[in-house]
Amino acid sequence: MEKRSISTLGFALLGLLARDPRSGYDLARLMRVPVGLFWKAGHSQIYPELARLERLGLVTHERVEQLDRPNKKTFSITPAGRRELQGWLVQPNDPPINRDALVLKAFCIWLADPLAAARLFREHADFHRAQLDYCQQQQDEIRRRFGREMLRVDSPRFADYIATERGIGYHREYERWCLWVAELLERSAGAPAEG
Amino acid sequence: MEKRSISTLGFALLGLLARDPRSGYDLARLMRVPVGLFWKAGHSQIYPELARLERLGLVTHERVEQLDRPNKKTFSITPAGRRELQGWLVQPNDPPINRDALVLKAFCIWLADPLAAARLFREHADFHRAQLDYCQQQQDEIRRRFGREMLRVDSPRFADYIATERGIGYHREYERWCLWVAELLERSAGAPAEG
DNA sequence: AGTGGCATGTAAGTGGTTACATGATTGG
DNA sequence: CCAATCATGTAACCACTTACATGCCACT
Repeated sequence: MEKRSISTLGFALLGLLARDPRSGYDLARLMRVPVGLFWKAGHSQIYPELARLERLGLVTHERVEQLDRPNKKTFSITPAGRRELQGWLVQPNDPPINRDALVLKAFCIWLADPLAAARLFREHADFHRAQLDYCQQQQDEIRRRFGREMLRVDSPRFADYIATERGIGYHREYERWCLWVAELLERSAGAPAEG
Repeated sequence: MEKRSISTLGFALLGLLARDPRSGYDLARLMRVPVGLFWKAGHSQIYPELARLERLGLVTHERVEQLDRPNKKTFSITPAGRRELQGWLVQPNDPPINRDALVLKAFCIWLADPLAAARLFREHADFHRAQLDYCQQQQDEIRRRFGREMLRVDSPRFADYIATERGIGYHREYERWCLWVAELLERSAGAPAEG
């Protein structure tokens, strides 16, 4: 007897297929970017999950012959799949668990060499700045190409818009914190001994 | 042959034991709160990990007889453990993976009923507001009790200070986004049809 | 006698990562 | 001929969650 419940990854795939039919390979690419910004998965997780969704009747596939490239399977969401997804969307989430190794390091930073630690935080600041720029650029692109559609809450563009906005806010705040920590560490290294 | 590499949870435990010797039970409590804000673990993960750290010579324990409560083992970090931890602290992190079900839902929100979705986002706003208040309160307490120590980068209070600051920034930004999304959804439900 | 906190562990299952495995086709 | 991209899968391993299991002690 097949288990009825669907994993979060399953819903992620349904969410992508609700926009367009896709091959497993395409889905894997999309799960790296842009979906990877909030839910990552590799192809070794995706192919089995697609098979499971198909057994549950939530997606179907058809074989597509290609001349210029290897043949592929194109998956589509079924009406049942769409219903499942819509139900999940308005279901309350259980409290999110954060696992952030950098904050854990921050919690132990009193044991580290301040300047080496500052370097680490500056590296992370750079990373989040880059992510921030990417999100900003994506959002600008959406605004430029779909300015009208973007504000219709029943359009995928609206969903893209608010998701990129979260990315912008998240990485901007994270970068701010990293730089703030780095400065405290560096200032203290500059003026070490006191009273 | 015992594997040499230490899991992030292992470092979290070393980080706590570097502050004070603790029992597994105490560590489990601390891993719920306050460490749970950035790295959660249950006792079923902690006890085996402590045993592993001990086999690696990074912690030791002594049996403590108690009259008023069940006996316990008190774990302490060893010099080797402290060295491992200090080395890890300044090691570059691999890019953090974010898994956030709410942002995933946001990415699919165009399929959902706007008002039901708005409710979900307001619930999350409440959650992050509560977390924000908690972090703020913890930081105020640190400032009040350890205002001097808090600014010394080699003090655990400094680590507490910057970790709570991250919590404040994170949850403040998350709350802001949730409320912003909820408003967009509600406004659109108020004025649905357009040209 | 029962509840709740202290205290320590193991077992089973799930979700996710890394590595293994194969093969077509295009372009340099 | 080689590397890169397209394309699809399996296997082994690891981290984490949930459930199982036991027992002491204090308070009501």
